[in-house]
Amino acid sequence: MMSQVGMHSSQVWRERMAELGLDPRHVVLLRFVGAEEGRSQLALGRRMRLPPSRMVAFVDELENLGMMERRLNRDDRRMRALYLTDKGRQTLEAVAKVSAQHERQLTKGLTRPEVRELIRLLSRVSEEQGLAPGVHPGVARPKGSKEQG
Amino acid sequence: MMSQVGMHSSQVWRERMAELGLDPRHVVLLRFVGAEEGRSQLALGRRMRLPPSRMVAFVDELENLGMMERRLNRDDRRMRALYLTDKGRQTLEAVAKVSAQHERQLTKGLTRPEVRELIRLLSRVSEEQGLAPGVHPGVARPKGSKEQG
DNA sequence: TATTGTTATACTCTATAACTATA
DNA sequence: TATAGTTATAGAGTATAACAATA
Repeated sequence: MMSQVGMHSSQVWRERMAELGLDPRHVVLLRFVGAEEGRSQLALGRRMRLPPSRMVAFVDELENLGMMERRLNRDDRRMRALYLTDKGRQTLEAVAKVSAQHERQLTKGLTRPEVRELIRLLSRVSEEQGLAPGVHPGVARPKGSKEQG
Repeated sequence: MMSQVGMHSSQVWRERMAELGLDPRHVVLLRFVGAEEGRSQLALGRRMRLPPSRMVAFVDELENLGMMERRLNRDDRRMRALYLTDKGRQTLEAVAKVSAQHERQLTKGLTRPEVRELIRLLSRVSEEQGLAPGVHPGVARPKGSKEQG
């Protein structure tokens, strides 16, 4: 039931993101870059547990969408530092807005105290299961990939 | 958060099933066949929203595992009626047992009343979202596929 | 002609490994 | 020699369409 509701939530969220022209992994990458602009492609890739070749493709896509840009680093000319464009920042804001709407829509059948209680219970489960807050398992990780130490 | 916990639940469950040598979709197919033995491959496929060519592969796999068998239909010799073997039935029981364990493990940080409350809240959300009880979205459906009317 | 199940094929997504350009 | 990023390539997994047997 947990996974049923969770899966539904993911699906609906994915559809909302698609309306913004984004794949879930685009959103993750946008957030990572937004959190630490100027990091190198490979550094971000390691953090997101994506191999370098995948990073190339995702960054290309977001660059084509005009949301992100590669900048050259004078000190080490091999590196591409990643930055959000204005459009990228606006998109992130839109993402936040849509995500909040999504949450309200999801819990529209519950009263405020019930929502708080639900969050409390899920937090407890999450904590008990050793899940890191804010780190969404699997969004950026396909089937066969394995955890890295 | 909902989808985070849900995704985690799915992942752990998937690992438990892998210990039984099963892919999640094998489990779904086993359940469908167990629920209505003797149906044709195509009929089951339509119900699971799988194209015929995928059904061939999945049934092959479960047949190779000795959990399912195709039987010929004298009336219409094009059809293959699907049945569980004894091993298939035993496996389904094992699946039920492991799933129950999984549920207990997942909620081990909660008291009994809290678990009941969590189920109540999730049920409410599920109902409000129009989810059919017992039908797990996406387990048998990959990325690009679309709902059929 | 239509339908059941199978096989062939082409497409997408992926990770690995070769490669380039710097260091 | 090592590293950042790119490109080439091969492997899963998939859906569509051609196909054979039967109706």
